[in-house]
Amino acid sequence: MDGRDVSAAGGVTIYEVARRAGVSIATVSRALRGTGPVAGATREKVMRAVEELRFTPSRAGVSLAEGRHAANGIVFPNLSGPYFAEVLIGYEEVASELGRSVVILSTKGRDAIRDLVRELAGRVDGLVVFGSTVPDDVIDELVASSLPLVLISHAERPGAVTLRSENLASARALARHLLGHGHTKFAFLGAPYATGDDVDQRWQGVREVLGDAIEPVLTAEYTVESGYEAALRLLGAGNRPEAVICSDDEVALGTILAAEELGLSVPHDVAVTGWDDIMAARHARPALTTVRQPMRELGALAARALDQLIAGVSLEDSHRTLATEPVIRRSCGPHSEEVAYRGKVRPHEQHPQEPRAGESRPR
Amino acid sequence: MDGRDVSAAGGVTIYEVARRAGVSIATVSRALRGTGPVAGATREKVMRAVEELRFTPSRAGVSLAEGRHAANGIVFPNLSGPYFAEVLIGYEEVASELGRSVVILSTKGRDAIRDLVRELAGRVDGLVVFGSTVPDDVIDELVASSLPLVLISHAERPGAVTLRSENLASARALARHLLGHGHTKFAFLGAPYATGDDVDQRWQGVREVLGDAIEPVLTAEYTVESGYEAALRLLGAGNRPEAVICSDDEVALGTILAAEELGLSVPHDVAVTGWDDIMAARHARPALTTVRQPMRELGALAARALDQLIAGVSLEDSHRTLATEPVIRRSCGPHSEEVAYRGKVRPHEQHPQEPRAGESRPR
DNA sequence: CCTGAGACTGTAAGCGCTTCCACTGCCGTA
DNA sequence: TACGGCAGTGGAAGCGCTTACAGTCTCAGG
Repeated sequence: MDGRDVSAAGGVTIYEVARRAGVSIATVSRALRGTGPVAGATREKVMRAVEELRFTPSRAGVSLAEGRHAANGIVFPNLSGPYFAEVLIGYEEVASELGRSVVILSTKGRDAIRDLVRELAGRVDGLVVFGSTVPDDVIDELVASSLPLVLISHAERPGAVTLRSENLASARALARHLLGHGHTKFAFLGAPYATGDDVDQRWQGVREVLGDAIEPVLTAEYTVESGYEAALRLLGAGNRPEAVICSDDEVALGTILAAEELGLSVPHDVAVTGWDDIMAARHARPALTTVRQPMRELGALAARALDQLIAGVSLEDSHRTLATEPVIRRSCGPHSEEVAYRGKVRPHEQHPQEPRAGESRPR
Repeated sequence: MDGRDVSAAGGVTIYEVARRAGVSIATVSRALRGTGPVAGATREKVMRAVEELRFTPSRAGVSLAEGRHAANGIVFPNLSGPYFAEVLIGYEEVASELGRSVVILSTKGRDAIRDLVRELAGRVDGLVVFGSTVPDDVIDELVASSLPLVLISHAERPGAVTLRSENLASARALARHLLGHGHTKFAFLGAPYATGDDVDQRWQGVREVLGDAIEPVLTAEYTVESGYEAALRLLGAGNRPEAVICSDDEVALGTILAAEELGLSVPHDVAVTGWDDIMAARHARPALTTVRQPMRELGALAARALDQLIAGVSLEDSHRTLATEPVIRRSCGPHSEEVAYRGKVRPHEQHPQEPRAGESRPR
């Protein structure tokens, strides 16, 4: 009842609780956090005061005193497609379970990325960053500040943990599957890609198997719209490919739309494949052949890895690759026994210089 | 060079900068924030020291001193479907633009919601909460603590700003459109719904027009899976409806899947409609008739409203409804001129006791 | 030459909390 | 009966920053 901040927004402090309970703030703190001994009766009094005052410790105060934020950050390019949202789901779930809040940052269309990332870095205990959402020198800076850092789908990097889904082996498997359908002329739709990111690896994988039979084609972004426009040009021109391997499902969906628009039948006139196995892939017409990747698990693992780093466990320079799984549906060509589903591709099948690579190269 | 936290994680403080620049911490602060006068030369020195030390003010310190977090929270049930993700996109974009970080919290599958929300509330300056993600008494508590609060798709509530998309009028329009197709027996697939939330309003709207010709059917959740299962039962039984109005696109997608499974043709044997116009709606077979709602705008407006509340602008008890737009595609029945697209439904057409309501009631 | 107004800058008091340290009783043991 | 040990508690020093408030100088006006 002495003025100042009585009942102001979130205004009750530990001092008021202490006064009400007739103890010192140290005791209130101990009672609440369970650190140090507190007599049963005292604890009772404190708890009652806390209840009555609806006291919640000020996060800023706690953070400052503890020297930690109990929060994690995550930086992604955007949340438009299902991919990042799914990873985020897995991430948030685990982080929350571990008692950490999640602060998000989307870089899409931002110019002051450096400042935004710094600001974010300042309010979390660790950060997850996707592929090429942040300039490399900013990453350097983060690493230099020894902020716990997990990179998803980013080239391996000393000082940071990296995590990704398998791409190379499944790309090869997908390419072989398409060869099995008898296609001979391919296009890879979905650049631009940055060295070492997922799309780059997918391209490397199919390229290894298909050699000169496949050609890369740019899209502005990884969206249905971009895929549609690029595919319209690609398929509208003469000498069109028999199969279009797309960098992700959204581009593939756009490609199917474009084919439809041009009066081409998928997969009869042109086969189309995607990547990720997003929800819409199942509902597309025809249903989309794609490569399923464990998006939520990716997020969950990132959260756990980060938690360990923050706890001081040194798994720096640890790099992990999760298994993916080709999902064969109608869009890649008529089914037959011999080209059936090939099962899960495990990371250990992934060998950059796999000797078999050249064998099945066409022509 | 005096030990303690030299080059520790994010460890450089304003004191080190001050020492390096040969000034007091007050001056460093003023130079950095632009509050108070600082001589040009001094500013230079400070900036140089800041650069060299890669100093970023400790967020906790700033928050504590300023008494604010420069962060907003948002509570949603999950991020599985495109709906919440889209709203989040709009929200994050604006919040970030306004210099506020975004802390997220998903309540899906959580039991300690109350604690999680409290914890979240403690680290932000304001909160956006979706419909029925949080128990009402927790909302009460937030309101009581006078934390700036924006509720999306929640029944109006004194002490908080609410924001939603129009449902009633568009539900009526959709129902009339379906009547125009000649359907006479309907089902509304997608309960459970809480009083005052979006689905409840949609149900009220179609019910007004269709009266006893429509029957509500429960689903466990608003997901493709749930929709599929519920639709399988609904359409598999005798006496099946001619048209199924679904609470959202995902349930509708599941319904289409179920129809296919049962050998029923959509829309010939059964018409299906959704709500939201998510990406997959366009790619479904047949393409899904639905009601488009401005999801990103919803998020953006929430962010702005919250910012105003935080700034002290009193728009308490302000309630806003955004226009929606029916999108007629193939899934609701064969097209003909007279049942064509009816244009945008503006909020002012929405009158709970609209007199026309009864007129078109069937039978 | 004196004086008042600024322009700059430093000192120090918090912001709300955690936690080290010291202090008080009490109990069991020597 | 004296004493070490320990449960229970309060005092007070920070954590890193912002911001009155109060100095110090410089300079124009009188």
